[in-house]
Amino acid sequence: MSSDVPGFELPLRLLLAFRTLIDELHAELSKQGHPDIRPMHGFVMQAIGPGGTTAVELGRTLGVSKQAAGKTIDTLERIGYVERTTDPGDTRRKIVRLTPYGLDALNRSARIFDTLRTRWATELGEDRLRALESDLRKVTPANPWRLDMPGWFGSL
Amino acid sequence: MSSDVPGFELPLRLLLAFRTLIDELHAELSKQGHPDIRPMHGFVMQAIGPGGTTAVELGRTLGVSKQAAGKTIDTLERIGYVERTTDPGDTRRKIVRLTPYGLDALNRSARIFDTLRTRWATELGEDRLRALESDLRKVTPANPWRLDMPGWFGSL
DNA sequence: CACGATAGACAACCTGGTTAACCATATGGA
DNA sequence: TCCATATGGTTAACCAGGTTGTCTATCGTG
Repeated sequence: MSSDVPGFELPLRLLLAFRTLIDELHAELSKQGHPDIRPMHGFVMQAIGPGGTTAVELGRTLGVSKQAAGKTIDTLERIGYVERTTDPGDTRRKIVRLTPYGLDALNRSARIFDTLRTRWATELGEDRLRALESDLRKVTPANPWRLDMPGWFGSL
Repeated sequence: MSSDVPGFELPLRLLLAFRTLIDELHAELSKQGHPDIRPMHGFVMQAIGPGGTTAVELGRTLGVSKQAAGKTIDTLERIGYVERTTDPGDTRRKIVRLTPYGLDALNRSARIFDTLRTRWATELGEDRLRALESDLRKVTPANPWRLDMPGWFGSL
C-alpha cells in the first residue's frame, strides 16, 4: 500500500528540501556581498527579469495584488536592488529595473544554485537527480512563475 | 554539465510540489468539516502530538520563539483544535492538548495525504515515487520536525 | 472630448513572526 | 529555611508581507 510513509513526511521533505537549498543559497550570498537579501527577493528579481516590469505586471506574474507587489518593490528599492523609472510613453507606468547590484545578486544566485545542484547530483547520482526533476515537473503546474503564494511567501 | 536546468527551477519545483499537496489537502479538509484550518496548523498539531506539549516546548520543536508558539496556540484554541490545561505537578506549565476535533483534523490530514501520495504513485509509478522519497531523505535533515522556519512558515 | 479602463499610491487591517519586559512558580545551595 | 536564579507564560510594541477599498492621474477610444 502507500502508508509505510506517514502521510506528513512527503510534503515535509519537499518543504525541507526547498528550505535546505534556500538556506545554503543565502548563507553563500551573504558571504558574497549580499547579506540583506531575503529569500523571496531572488524569486521576485527573477520574475522582474532583465527587461524590467511594472508593479501591476509583477503582481500578476507572482499571483499577488498590485499593492503587495508595490510594497515588495519598495523594499527592494530601499536596499538598492531595483530602481523605478517612469515610462516615457505612459507617464502612469513606472518601470522597475534591476540595478547592477540586483543583477549581480541574481547572477550569483543562479551560479550558487548550480553549485548546489551539482552537489545533489554527486550525492544522489546525476540520473537520480534528473529523474527527480522530471518527476517534480510532472506533479507541478507548467508555469513555475505563477507562484500564487499569497501566504506562502507570506503567511501560512 | 549541470546548467541545462536554469538554477531556479529545482527549488521552485520543490516549493510548488509542496504547495500543490497542501492546497489539495486543504481543499479536501474544507469539504470534510475543517474549513478554518490553516496550512501550518496541521504541522503544528502534528508537532503537538497526541501526548500534548507546552508553549516553550512547542516553540523549541518548531524552531520559533515561545511567544510565537503561544500565539499559534491561542489561534488553535480559539478555533477549537487544542485546549490548555494546567499541569498539576508544575503550576507554571500549561499542557496543550489536541481536542477530539483537532485529532479528527489530524487523522483526516494523514488520510488525505495518503490519498494524494497514491495519486502521485499512479502518475509517476510507485518505484519512481519511492526513489523520490528516498532521495529527498538523503538531501534533507534527519529530523523533519526541526523546521526552523521562522519566516517560512511566515515571512520570507 | 468625455468617459471607462489602467497604473500607482495610500490607509486600515490581518497573520505570524520578532524582542523586551514582567509575573508567578520551581528549585537548589548557603 | 530562605533567597537567588531559572523557567513557563503573558503582554506589548514592532516588523514584514499579505489583503481590500479608495483615490488620483493618465491613457485611449467612441
